[in-house]
Amino acid sequence: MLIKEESRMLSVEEQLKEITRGADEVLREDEMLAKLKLGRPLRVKAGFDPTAPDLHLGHTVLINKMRQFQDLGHEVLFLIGDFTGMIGDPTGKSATRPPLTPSDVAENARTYREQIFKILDPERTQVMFNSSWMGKMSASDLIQLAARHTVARMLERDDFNKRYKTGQPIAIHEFLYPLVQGYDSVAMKADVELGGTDQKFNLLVGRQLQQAYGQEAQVVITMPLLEGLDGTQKMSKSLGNYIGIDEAPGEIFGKIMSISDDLMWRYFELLSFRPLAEIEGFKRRIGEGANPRDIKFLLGQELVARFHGQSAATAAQEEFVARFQKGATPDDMPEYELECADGAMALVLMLKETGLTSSTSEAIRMIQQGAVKVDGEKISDRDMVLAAGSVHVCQVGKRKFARITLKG
RNA sequence: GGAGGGGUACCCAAGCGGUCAACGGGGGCAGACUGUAAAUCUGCUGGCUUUGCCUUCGGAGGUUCGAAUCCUCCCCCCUCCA
Repeated sequence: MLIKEESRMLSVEEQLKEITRGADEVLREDEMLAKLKLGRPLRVKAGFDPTAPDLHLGHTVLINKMRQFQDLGHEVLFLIGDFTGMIGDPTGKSATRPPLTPSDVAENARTYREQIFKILDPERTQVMFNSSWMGKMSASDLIQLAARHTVARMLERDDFNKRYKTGQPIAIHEFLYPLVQGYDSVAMKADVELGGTDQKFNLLVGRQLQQAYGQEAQVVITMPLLEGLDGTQKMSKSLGNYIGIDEAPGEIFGKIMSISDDLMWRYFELLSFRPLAEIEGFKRRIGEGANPRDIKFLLGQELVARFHGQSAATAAQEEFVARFQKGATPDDMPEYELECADGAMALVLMLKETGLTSSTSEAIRMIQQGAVKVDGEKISDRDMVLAAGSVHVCQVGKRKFARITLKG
């Protein structure tokens, strides 16, 4: 997905090749080619949930593809699904979301802009909200929309199908989600829609509805879902297995280092802008005995640099090496001042008060496990008391530090 | 409207009058080791003024020396029939 200046000079066949690269499916390729041949900027739609303004690397798989379209001269329509957000994409789990207020949505949209423009070109991006047309729709409009689709087609969707067959409930409103998402494509006159592979059904509904409303069907491009840090489940905020693009350089770098050596290749494939041939070269080098850690360093560097710049990336790696290979304490750590009741304070209380542990019980467990250090000394005495008027560096585990001033 | 099944700690899931702060698995955390916050192994995984005490098993009452376990009412979820 290397972005080159001369991209705009590519032939349509070459453009198609770029577009196809990394994608799970392009439905249909011949239509994509035909649209490219029109020679006008295409309207490329991608929808996002309004509730999660913290974009993570999983989202960037898609955003990178959007950026690629921009580099090919097309226009990106960044859709914030503030209306569909009220429905919630059917997941089989009945998790009803709390409705968002208009000011919540506005705030989330602002955060989106801040984050996506680290990758996207603002000049070629339109941010849209589907409430702006769905909110005006009357009940009879909605019924007309629903009349464009059939239950049988709806049940083609895998999770509906499974639930229907196994007698699991399907709420009526769950059928509305694909319809509304599909109608968005009609309202936006989308030429292309991008989404994760999990969105395939919804994206295809868009094609059907566009045709029903007399438009040419959009081309659907699905991108693979990125696995989260655990390597099995997809990266998601709610699972906590994600790397946010707004996270601090050290966090991003560290999280990359924490993925398994196997998962690293998946991340290279979907997140790196390096040519595939170069990545194959890395694999060969490891086969010849190179340390996977060093290859992982390269991945961490590239991603930190993308969101924070190269100097931050270099610093993050230096910090990582110092901390975990050489056991150094970090330069900056949270600082706390605690008031002692009678001239001294129990260590377990200090750990709890500063959030280093979530409770005194946990603090005791950590001490028993040898995870607690004060001023670099491992502590084994759970009843340890520190005198007022002193400053201590406390550490729990390898990653949590605090500088604590005891006032008396 | 009728019949039945179920709600247990972050998640799944045992327990069905005391030996239950509650088996087991997942996840998480920690330690060891190491080539990395990979892998592997081990331990921990309610709270507190921590060798003891307090609060938990959908909610509220009750029976009992004693309940997550029995009874009553209520709330919620699911299945089938209408």
